[in-house]
Amino acid sequence: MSDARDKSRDASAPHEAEDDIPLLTDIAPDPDLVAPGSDLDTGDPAEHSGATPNVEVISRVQVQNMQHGVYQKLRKDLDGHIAEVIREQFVPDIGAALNSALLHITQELQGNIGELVRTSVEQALKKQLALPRNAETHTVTDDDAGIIRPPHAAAPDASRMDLSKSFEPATIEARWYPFWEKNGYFRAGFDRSKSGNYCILLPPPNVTGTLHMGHAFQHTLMDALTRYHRMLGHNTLWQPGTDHAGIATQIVVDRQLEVQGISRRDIGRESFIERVWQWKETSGSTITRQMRRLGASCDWERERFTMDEGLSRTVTEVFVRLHEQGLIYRGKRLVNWDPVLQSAVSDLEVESREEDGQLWHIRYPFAGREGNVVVATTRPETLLGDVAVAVHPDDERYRHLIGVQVALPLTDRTIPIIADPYVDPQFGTGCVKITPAHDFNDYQVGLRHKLAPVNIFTPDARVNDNAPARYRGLDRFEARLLVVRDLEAYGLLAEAKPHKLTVPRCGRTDAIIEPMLTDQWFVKMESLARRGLDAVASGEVKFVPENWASTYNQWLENIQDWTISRQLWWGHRIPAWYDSQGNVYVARTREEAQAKYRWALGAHADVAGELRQDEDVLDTWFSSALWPFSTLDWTPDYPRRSNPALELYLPTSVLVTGFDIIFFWVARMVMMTLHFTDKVPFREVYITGLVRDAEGQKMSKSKGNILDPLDIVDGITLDELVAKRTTGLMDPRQAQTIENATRKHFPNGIPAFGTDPLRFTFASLASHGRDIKFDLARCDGYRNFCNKLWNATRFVLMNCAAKDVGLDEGAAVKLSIADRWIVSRLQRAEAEAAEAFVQYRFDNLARAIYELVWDEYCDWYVELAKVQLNAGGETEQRATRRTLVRVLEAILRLAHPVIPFITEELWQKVAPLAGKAGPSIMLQPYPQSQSERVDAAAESAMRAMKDIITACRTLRSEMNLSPAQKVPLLVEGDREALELYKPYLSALARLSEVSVVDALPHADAPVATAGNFRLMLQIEVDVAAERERLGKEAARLQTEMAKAQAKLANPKFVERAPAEVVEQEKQRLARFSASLEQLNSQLSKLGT
RNA sequence: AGGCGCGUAGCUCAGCUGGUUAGAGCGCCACGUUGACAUCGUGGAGGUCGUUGGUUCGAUCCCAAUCGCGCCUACCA
Repeated sequence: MSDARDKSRDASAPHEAEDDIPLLTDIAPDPDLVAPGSDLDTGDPAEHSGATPNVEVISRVQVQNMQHGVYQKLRKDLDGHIAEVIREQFVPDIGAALNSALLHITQELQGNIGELVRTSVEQALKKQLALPRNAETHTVTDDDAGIIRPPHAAAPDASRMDLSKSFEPATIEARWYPFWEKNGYFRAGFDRSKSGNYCILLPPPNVTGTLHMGHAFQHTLMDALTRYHRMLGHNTLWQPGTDHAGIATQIVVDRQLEVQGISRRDIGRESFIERVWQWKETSGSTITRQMRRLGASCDWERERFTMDEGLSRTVTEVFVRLHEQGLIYRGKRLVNWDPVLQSAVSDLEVESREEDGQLWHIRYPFAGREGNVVVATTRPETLLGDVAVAVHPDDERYRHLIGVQVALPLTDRTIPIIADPYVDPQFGTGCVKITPAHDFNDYQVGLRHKLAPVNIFTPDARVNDNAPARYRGLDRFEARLLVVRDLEAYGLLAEAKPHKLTVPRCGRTDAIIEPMLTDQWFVKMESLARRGLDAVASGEVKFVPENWASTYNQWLENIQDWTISRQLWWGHRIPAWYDSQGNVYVARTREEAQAKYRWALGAHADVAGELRQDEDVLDTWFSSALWPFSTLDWTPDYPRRSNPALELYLPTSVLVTGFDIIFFWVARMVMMTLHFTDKVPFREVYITGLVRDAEGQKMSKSKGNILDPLDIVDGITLDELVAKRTTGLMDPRQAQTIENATRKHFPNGIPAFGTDPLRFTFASLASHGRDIKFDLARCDGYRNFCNKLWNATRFVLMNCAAKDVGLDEGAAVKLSIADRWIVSRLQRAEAEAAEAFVQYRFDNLARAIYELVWDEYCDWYVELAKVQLNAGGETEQRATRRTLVRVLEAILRLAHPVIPFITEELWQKVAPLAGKAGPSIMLQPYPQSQSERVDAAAESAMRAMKDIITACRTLRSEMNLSPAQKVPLLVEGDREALELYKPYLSALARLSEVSVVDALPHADAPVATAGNFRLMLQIEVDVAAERERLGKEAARLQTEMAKAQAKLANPKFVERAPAEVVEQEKQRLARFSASLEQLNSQLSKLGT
């Protein structure tokens, strides 16, 4: 009793109490986790109260944990007290003593409960707060995002058999990735004797980019595929690399300069490019570091960058050859011009959006006589560049006017009225102004009618000197206002009304695109596209899912020539030189160009220095199109000279990417790779869905719904998340909305899930033909799954470590039906996994693994194994341990491609018990289904046993039996089988005794049917409740029977349905009617 | 204008080349804690498979129409 008094005294001094009351040791803070000098360093709870606002960082799960912890602690204490009391007060009347002691203790402890709970909460808080501040600072800024913590030097010690109580991803991840990479497990294989060669090209992310959910998703799938094939024993290469992303990167550096108040023109081309390289050096490895956090098993030693020397050489070589082949040409053409970027962009980079505008009707007076025609336009300022007015040739209203001259308003020019079928007589007035220099359709009309275009804009879209002085120098939108006002003043504006129109904007800068006549380089696409189409039509390249092939075809069938020159500074410089006359010399080097120049001039004197290189660079996608062979060490000599990488790995196996770059990248790779290597770049293209937010919105910075995959891995507090989402917004006004939405969606921030659960989540969501609404709740489920696997392993290790696990093949083992069943079940899962990989059904893969581990291995086999270990003899126990260990070991290998970290960690401990040796699970063979080990007998026996157990549980539940209460069971059915099941039944259905009978006695107790067995729990029942239950069941059976009978009574069914379906139906009916009969007899007995 | 996809439990999704009582996870309800796991277990509630027609012995599945949602391509003076 004195002990209890001590505690009550200590309650007033909680800190000292820690010595006496061991506080929830499993959630107590690890002193190492508290950053030195942080306010958490102090042990004073008063200071922690300052952390109370952060209470939100504790998740529901943690609260549950704490409650459970407190509960267990109380119980333990209580037990201790009771034992003590009994010892101290050993009196004959032990019952009364116990009662009084209990009462006393309970009262005292209750006084302490508040304190206990508070302290536990505080300690959990300490731990929670300490983690992100210390280990996870990288969640705060982009620069050090994804840093891998210093690797543990040596390979982990497998001799330590104990696992912590629950799955803790962070430490595992930090341990294994460096180990794998350092040991070269990711390296490409070049063993020609191997059976297969497997290669995936990483779609190169922007070199200065950061990892987003889409990457994480696709990388998970690619990594799973790579790891799978590596384990299958193929030569395997996951080829990584980054893209220089011309426009995107240049814009970023432009902005950096802007902040300093300078423009790139101020510092000049040389030093600007210098700066971009610097930026690439500082931020260039961010994304690859982040990829490592996700476990990506790329061969980093082969990492490439599109502007590497080798790849740049390939770009030049390809350009020169295409030019030699007449597939690249230069010309003045109307192109999409971004006036902000002051560069041409390709069709694909233009995004059209519907916006509100106006349609103006303008009078064009006839030259030299009365009257006018009225044209409609959405862009009145382009009037200054008009060269004609067009009408439809068959339009009765205007036919007589064809050839008549009109005075172009606001200018002193007269222009003709022409006839062209392009005009739609129904639209507007039926008259169209023709501005060939600033409209693609008008350009074509101009060509047809040999009308010289009049360019009226400067490169930054101000009115140039081709227009009347009044408008010169005005921005195009200022010019529009003035033109309209002037037209109005002259009475030439007939009408202005609101109009919806699609405005072309640049995908990168959002500037409105202006069609402009400029000199550009183009790739002639027609012949290339033909081959690209053939490759897919012939099945050499397959799309998964197939329907994307039609998207691909549609584009290639209507393809336009590709504008490849960009008026940028960052990119591959075009290998073309000009002499003073403007003649162009395309060559690999300046020297080669000079040689050509000299040759062109005839054997003249030295002309060095007279050539000027083209200022433009190539579209980023030009180098990307070469990625399949440029990264695989292509040289101009290929294929004359042997090249192992190309020979083993091209065509690559599969390209995993989103639909959004089918045109930008996929199609162009097919065309270029075919053209230069005569091989397709990849055999399959797996098009993934898009990762969207929980509401189905596309993730974007401006919407503020971005999720950083590493925040899901490491966790992030609400405040940090809000800060991350609201800094650096284009429009700061959105900050409040975003903050509110974020606080609503993630009231507790994001808990740390770990890489494996995130990967498993991605896999499970990867079904075909559907975008992914990313739901954190699923991560939760899959983290629990990892924990389940973890704990199953703990169980196995506890029971098998240092015991006889049947490693000695000579020792006798006696496999039970449960053992045979789980092995059989494993074979099926292995077959499903193989099929899933072939079909890219990662959702099925995830499901197969999930169900095997949880529903079969944990829920049933482990439970049955407990029985076998308790009740069985030596050979049974040996067999059980052997099965436990071997099946688990296979499961780990089966799951490794999806969840590499946890499986490695666990495998290290399990493998020795299974007789496997090796430094890493990565080097182990992937489990492959062996059909001879599918054991139908065991499966059906197991099914029967499961049915009986489930039926017993249902009965228990319906009879409101307390779970602790053991009851006797009578079973009717196959005696031999039942003898086998008996021990399992007793344990799993909480039966005191199982009696097998030939026929169930007539009694009031409920009877259940399970397959060919009938069961009855021998226990008093509530007659009314039982009658209701039976009544409900009978009603259900009657409807089912009615359905079955109707079916069988239908002559057409009997006639036309396959025999087995009819037979099935008959059996169903028989079953129903037997059950119903049984029920009715039960009911009638209850009634009497 | 053309093309593609989606609509199944409160939520996120499987399923069906047409045939037992349509499944899972999360959420919800009830009960349960003596060591693998409360990140758990057992049981339960919850669905006229968007709507309407058609084909069929039989339709969530095939066909047609329709409604809703999303995307892609092209054009819009």
